[in-house]
Amino acid sequence: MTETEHSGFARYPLANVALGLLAAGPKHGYGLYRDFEEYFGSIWKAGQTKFYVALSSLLDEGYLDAELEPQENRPARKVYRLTDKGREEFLKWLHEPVYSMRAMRVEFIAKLRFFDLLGEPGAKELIDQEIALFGEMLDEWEAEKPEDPFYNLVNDYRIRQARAIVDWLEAVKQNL
Amino acid sequence: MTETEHSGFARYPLANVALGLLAAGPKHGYGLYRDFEEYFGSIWKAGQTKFYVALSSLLDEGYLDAELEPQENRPARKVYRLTDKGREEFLKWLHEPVYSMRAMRVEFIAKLRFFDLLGEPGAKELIDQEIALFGEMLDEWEAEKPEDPFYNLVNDYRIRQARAIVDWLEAVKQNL
DNA sequence: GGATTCATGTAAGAGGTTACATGATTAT
DNA sequence: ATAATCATGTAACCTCTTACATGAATCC
Repeated sequence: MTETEHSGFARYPLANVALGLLAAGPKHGYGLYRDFEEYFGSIWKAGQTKFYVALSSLLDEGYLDAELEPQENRPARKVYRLTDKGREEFLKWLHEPVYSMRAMRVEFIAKLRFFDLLGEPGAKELIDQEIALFGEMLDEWEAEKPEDPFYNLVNDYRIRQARAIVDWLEAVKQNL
Repeated sequence: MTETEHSGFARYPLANVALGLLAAGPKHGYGLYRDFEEYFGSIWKAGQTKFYVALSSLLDEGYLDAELEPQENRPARKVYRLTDKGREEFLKWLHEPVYSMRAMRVEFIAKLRFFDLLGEPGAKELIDQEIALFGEMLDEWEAEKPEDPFYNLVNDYRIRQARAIVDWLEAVKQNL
């Protein structure tokens, strides 16, 4: 999924979500978009067209295959199905921690949603990994004592954000 | 500065920084880029080319004007100067609060940097506005009691982030 | 009769990024 | 010698977004 470094979301926002929705079973584009709005609409807006574009590029790249399902009185549905490659990619993404605070807000929360939606095991493990990761970052940042007061400001900001994230992760774990 | 809604940074990342650096006095592109690296390098990376592109589009849009300053043994320097329009735009941006948590991390911190760098008054007022804004958001979010446990997770996440921001803002105010 | 739902895309555009182009001077 | 600094851009590229295209069925 052309990962520049970590996180495919930055570049292909909807790709992994589309894969995940298809992990529950084959479905056509319109239905997937409905699912997307239902399950992710509260944290994520995307136009219908965007969704179709994402699906068709996933098809081109071999993450999906598709079959036309004719209907009476309506345009044929194009039913997508995960290929092995697609399922593998999705599971890899799902179980992989995110490495930035920015990615927490949407990407990590989306992962949690999928664990719940699909009944996939491993949520607790992922949370623990995430806590460990942010814990390490915190240790590093807290060890820095910058002389530059401006940099100190910046450092203090991210320390507080990271602490809030770790606290939240602990709470999520309790609530699992 | 073509603001879609709030925040020019999302669209034209470097434009306001370039304007701000010129608020201290006219300077040529290369010198501005050095300043940028010195004052913002710790929170913000951008290639040199990008900076030149930003400057030349600011020139086209009338926020700057420029004058060639010939040199011996070196290419002529193109010295940029803020126009009235440019200075106005910069000050408007500087004193305007940011409306999202995402914009805090870089854009708001950049504003603080400029208050300090330029000795411009109003930093405390801006911080107070920001505290008020995030306080309102907090009140709203805390009043929500979502039935959907997933949405509750999301809500809890942003509440914690917003609290961390307000705490940080209070600390910054003390340290002013 | 009008709005919403169902159902699919294409193709152009907007915006941002970066590889490339150029070349003298000075510091190591 | 060679690396870094000084000094400036253009033009192609890449990615993403969205305006547009199409049209029947059903709900109010």
